[in-house]
Amino acid sequence: MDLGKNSSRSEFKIIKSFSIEIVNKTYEHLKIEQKIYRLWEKSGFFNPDKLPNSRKRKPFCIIMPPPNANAPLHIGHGVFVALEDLMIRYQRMKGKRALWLPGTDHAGFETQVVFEKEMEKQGKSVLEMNREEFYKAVWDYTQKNKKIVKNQLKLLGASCDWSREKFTLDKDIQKIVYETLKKLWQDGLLYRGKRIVNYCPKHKTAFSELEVKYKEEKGILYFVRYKIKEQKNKWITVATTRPETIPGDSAIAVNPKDKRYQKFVGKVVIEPITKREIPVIADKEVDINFGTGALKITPAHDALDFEIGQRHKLEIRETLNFDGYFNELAGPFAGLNVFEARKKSTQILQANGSLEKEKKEYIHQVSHCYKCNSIIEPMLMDQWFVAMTKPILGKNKSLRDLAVEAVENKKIRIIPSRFEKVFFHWLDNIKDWNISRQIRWGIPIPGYHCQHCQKFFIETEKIPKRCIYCQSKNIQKDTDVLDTWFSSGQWPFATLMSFKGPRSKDFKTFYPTEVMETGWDILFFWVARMIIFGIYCTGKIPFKVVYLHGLVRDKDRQKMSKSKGNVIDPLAVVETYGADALRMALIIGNTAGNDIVISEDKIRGYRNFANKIWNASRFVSMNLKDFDGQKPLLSPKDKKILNGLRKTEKKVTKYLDNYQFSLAGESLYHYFWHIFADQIIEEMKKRIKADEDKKQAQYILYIILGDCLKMLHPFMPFVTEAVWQKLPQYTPKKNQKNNLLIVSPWP
RNA sequence: GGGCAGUUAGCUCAGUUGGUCAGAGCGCAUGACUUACAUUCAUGAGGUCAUAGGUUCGAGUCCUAUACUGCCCACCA
Repeated sequence: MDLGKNSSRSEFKIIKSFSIEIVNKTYEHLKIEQKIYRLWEKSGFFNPDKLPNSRKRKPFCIIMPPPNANAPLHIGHGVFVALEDLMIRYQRMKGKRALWLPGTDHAGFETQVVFEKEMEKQGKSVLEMNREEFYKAVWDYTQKNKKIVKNQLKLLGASCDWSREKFTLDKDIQKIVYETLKKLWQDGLLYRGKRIVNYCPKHKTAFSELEVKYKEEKGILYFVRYKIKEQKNKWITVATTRPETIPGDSAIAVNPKDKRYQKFVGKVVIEPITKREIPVIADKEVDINFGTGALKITPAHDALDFEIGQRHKLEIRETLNFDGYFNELAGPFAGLNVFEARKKSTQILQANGSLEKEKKEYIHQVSHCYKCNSIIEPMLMDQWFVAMTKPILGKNKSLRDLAVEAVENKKIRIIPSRFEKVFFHWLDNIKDWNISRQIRWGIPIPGYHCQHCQKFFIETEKIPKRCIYCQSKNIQKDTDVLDTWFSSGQWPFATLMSFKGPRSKDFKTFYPTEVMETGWDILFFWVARMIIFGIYCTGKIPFKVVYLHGLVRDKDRQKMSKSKGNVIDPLAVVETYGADALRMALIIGNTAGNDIVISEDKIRGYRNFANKIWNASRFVSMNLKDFDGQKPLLSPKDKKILNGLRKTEKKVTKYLDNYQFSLAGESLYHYFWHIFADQIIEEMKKRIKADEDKKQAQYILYIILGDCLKMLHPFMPFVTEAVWQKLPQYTPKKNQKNNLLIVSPWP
């Protein structure tokens, strides 16, 4: 089938019905943008298969970072649209088979939180819904938002291939995610284990390390005496910020080299709240110089303590329940929450003479839930973990090593390069990844627990009837879901692999993709995981370049947030100033890795620029009516003028190839406005009026405007295409296909 | 505790291999309804490129130190 021919027929019709007149003195984006978008959509050129000579083109692919399908887009999304669409349009014009693959993310935990808030607002209770009802309700909610997001992306001018749109919960995507889970399981990299995890008592789920934010807080350091058994007036003093966990203590640990305490090692002390007898042990992890040098060990409620506890086979006392209240094991604290128990503990300790002193104004780091700011409780839980540093079965490399190698060997380049250091540092200290979430929205973990032999196993293809170890029928399905990043981490290959039919070649054609353009704030959450999974699952890197953009700030450099009331709604901007103005404002002054400052003034400035393009084009259009399109003999002076254009073209192209988008945009802006409009047009105006070398003047205007429209198109696609369509000199004869600026060749 | 970034005109920021790099937008001042554009045009004011040293024929641009600002990472109880 000749796709090009088909599309050219439909174009012709559209152009005839394209009714915007270039006689208007002002560029009216509202009347034009949506029509232009429809024109592009009907051309089919967003789909790389339908580009002219598609087969001969070299592939160029960007996978869109899927926006969360739980809310409309915010200004940060505008940044990625502006940058990615710029790259895609540029490469398309350079003759590449450009694919920008769109999609949305179910965003597990994030969406569940947003949805619950929304329900609360409507006075509905999510607790009344059972698991299925809840899932269905959130599903509908995301479907609704997906539509909104899609429409917004179109309003921003995103030239992505909607026929390849994906959602992280699509059946075919989930299937691939499960295959990865199975592979990890078979390679011995997925395990279920009881570990200390970061637990948010409010959201009632565990998190990975990344969802925890440490904040400096003032607290009290309590110095508590543990009496040595059967020795009068002898004790070890321990410094702790959490006296409420004393009933969970299993030992007191000291450093084996600590001369002060060597004599006590092996002795027994009395824990001062419930008066249990616990041993004094020696462990090298204890810091001699901190506090008193003696550490109380609470294996169930502290990560280091758990480790030490494991080493010394200490009793694990889980005194705190998952609802945030203490249980009977906590003795007098049973039924209290953490703060009540802390208060009570100081009273008891004071009363029985165990509280030596308090250091108030003690500043320490406290972990908080990144979402609700609740204090994270380290809790013991059975969770699924991905082993990041364990060698992959049959190889001498770990998942971590795969990512380190790819960046070290320059197979993947991170822009700006300083983030490579950050990347390595994170990987050097990486921990096993907890991928279980105790929430209802997300991809269920196909994990099973045998009630008979107490073992866990993964079964992705079918629902198992028996335990794979002991054949017992008494097995229970896991109720946890996967961390969202587990699925989005597979996005580049999962999307491309998921297609059937003629598109089953997509993976082969477009993978590895070219660029991953996203915010630096999700370098660990997402980019690192995509690199790891990409290489682990396919043997190839997922993308060659990582371009990290900054966060959008307001003109006072404040982060935008709804609570501060300084958010800019990108679609409101599009409505007022046009998508082109917003996009240009987001590109100019925006350099990799640095935050972006945007203000209404700036956007207005580029709206004016769009108008400038419109009017300069009007002028050229008016003065080219009798232009025959032939190249006349040019004077040296005229050649010099065109030479200036060539120089600008070279410069802009170089900047774009080097990912210096801001400089490219600025150069174009300056050339178009202050060289072309202010100087060249003014001079040619005089010549045309005086009929002095008029043909040459017309030719110069024709060439420069044409090339400028092309170069400006990836930055400001709507106004440039609108003008292009209105100038018959640029839109070739009916029998030629490529009369859209979107596919005209880059100068 | 470790690490990173920033400090350039009133404001917000560009300036990647050291030599038209002292810039842009907005703002400001003055003038202009010049038939492409008042969402415009012309002209102009302004910065010892944080500070102190150093390398160099030559440094916002490289090195060292200092100061302030912001950010990231970390199991110091």
